[in-house]
Amino acid sequence: MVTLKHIAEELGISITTVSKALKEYPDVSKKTRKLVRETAAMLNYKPNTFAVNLRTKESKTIGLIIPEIVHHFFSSVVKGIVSQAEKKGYLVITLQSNESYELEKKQLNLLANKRVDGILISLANGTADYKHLKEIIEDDTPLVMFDKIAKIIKCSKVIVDDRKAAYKATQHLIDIGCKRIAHFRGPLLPQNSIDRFLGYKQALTDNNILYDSSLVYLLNDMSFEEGKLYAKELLKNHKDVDGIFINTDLVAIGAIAEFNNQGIKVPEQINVIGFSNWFMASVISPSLTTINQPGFEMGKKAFKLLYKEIRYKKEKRPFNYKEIVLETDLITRESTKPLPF
Amino acid sequence: MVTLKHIAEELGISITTVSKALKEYPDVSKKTRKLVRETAAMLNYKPNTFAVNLRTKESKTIGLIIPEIVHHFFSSVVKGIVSQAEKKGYLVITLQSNESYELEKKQLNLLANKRVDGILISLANGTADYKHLKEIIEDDTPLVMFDKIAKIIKCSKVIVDDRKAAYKATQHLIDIGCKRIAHFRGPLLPQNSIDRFLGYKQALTDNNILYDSSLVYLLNDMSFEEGKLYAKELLKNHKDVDGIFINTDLVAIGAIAEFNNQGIKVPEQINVIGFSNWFMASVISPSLTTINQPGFEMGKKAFKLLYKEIRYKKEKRPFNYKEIVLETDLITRESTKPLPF
DNA sequence: CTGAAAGCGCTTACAG
DNA sequence: CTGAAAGCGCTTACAG
Repeated sequence: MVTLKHIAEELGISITTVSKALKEYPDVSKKTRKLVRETAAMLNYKPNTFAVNLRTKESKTIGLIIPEIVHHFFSSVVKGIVSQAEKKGYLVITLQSNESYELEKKQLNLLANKRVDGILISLANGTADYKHLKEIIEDDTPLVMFDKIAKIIKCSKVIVDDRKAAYKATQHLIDIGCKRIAHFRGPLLPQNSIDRFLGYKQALTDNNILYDSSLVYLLNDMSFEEGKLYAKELLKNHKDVDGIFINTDLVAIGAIAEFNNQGIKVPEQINVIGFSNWFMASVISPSLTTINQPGFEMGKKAFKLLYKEIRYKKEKRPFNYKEIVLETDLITRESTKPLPF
Repeated sequence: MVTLKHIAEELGISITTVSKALKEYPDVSKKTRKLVRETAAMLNYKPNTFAVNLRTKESKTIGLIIPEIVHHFFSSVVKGIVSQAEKKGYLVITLQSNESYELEKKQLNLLANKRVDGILISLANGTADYKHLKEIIEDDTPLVMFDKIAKIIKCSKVIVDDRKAAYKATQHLIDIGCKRIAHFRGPLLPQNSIDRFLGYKQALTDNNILYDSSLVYLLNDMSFEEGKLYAKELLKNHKDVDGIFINTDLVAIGAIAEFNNQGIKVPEQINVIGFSNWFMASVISPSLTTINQPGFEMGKKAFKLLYKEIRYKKEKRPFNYKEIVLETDLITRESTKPLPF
């Protein structure tokens, strides 16, 4: 491997001058700069990043922890992060927590040991304790949370207003005439599922619809299978339900599959609205009305915040955490339709 | 940040001994080792990876280039790679080429400059020239290709037998009684689409069905929209087609959407088989018969090959490239059904 | 405009 | 069993 030393020897000048020339320092003569540049190109010189990292104490690499890679929303976020990072010359190391608190701690540790310049994280459902996050922040490593966040942790965040979005979804069901509205919610832990539930409840209250807790089903792993399972359950106990707001598209797609199986007509007999706008939602039959969650944009914004924090801390400028709330849209498709008055 | 020096000073011993003690060298007394270990834990010592990298000339980091992150097959591969890498203490930097040759070159360069220990790559459709890959190999950086490969490049590979799999898919259509079988193929470039086309053609020939080139449609971006578009085209020109083998699930799902739109019954009027087994294929209606392509396993295997190459090269042991061909399965679903003789 | 020197924080061959 | 010293390949403050 070619080093600065090789170039210096080749030209009979010092390593110092070569280094400065390559960085276009103005205190090196134009002539020398040109000569060095050409020799470096000729020898196919590539700076040794390991040495650069050690000297500059930066690696131009950030870490990313997501609960699950094979997931349309998260892969969109990853894409947003990677594309934005690239623009600023950063590379991204991706790890997944598999929705496990223990794994999340482990991965965070790996990244801290690796000394990445900053970390982006979306929490696992299993994460209730935030000590590991606090440690990172106290270590002064820039940390930005997105989507699944811990409200009480002080750091920058990028989220959607889940409560408002869920309200919007539920209001849509009410607007088209639904009276008995069920809700499949996520587990007790991630802030998301709490907020979406609260949005659902609030919409009912604001429209003078009695909240009936027996219409709220608490799911665990939020899978396609669970969607089928709870749809079956719902049909068994609550034949009168005319609308359902489901926490996430995958589960909604499972529920619709079960409704289809049992010959229950969507939307005629039951209106279904999901959450997230997975690509899949647009191609199933009936296509799924849902709330669009801008994953790609969330990734971009999250990286931008992180980048800013990295720059500011590096330059020891005062820095304030920021919380960005992205807009969500209602995407109306075939699975909801105004009821005959 | 705590360094070896801090620990050494704390204990009044040399940096050398601390370093060796932490690595459990047997030539350090048990007592000293214990003392050092405890002090390191107490001070929350973390080895500076930048320095370690510089010394050992390894970063325990590999690079991964895929054409597209938001893609069920590739995200499964990523998951397989990341999970396997983790087991061996490696981290993964992911980049995407967006199916562009230029971008692919750039990303490969970024990774080379970063001095990752090895690189995993699935080629962009646009890649026809392999100079960038050869350079990496000549640089002695371990490189493993998977899924979309260049046959003539000498390196380890993990693939499926696309030709055989396509043959299997086409044979299935023939077995259920199809006589006029169309094919939506991918662009001319990636080896995949050539092989799948050849498998299709071979199956026809072996079953004494005349190959009709007008039944083969060459698509470009392999999107849902293109599936709809070419399905429309097919219906316009070839009403007699009773079966179609489509290069990839997403396109097949688009085609089915178009058939549904136009009231063409799948499978009664036309049998459809896809390729890849995206999760989506199982939830659409009718669900899609397809060829399962084991993404997760491919990722795991690809990393294992890369890891082995890294180890062998590091130890300067002789090393032979290996090509692993993974099995594919026919997944029969609703979109194909035996024709009434 | 150029260069000698220190130092980033490790690892390891070598001496004792 | 312990440690002084060299070196990985850069960057940069400082001197001239």
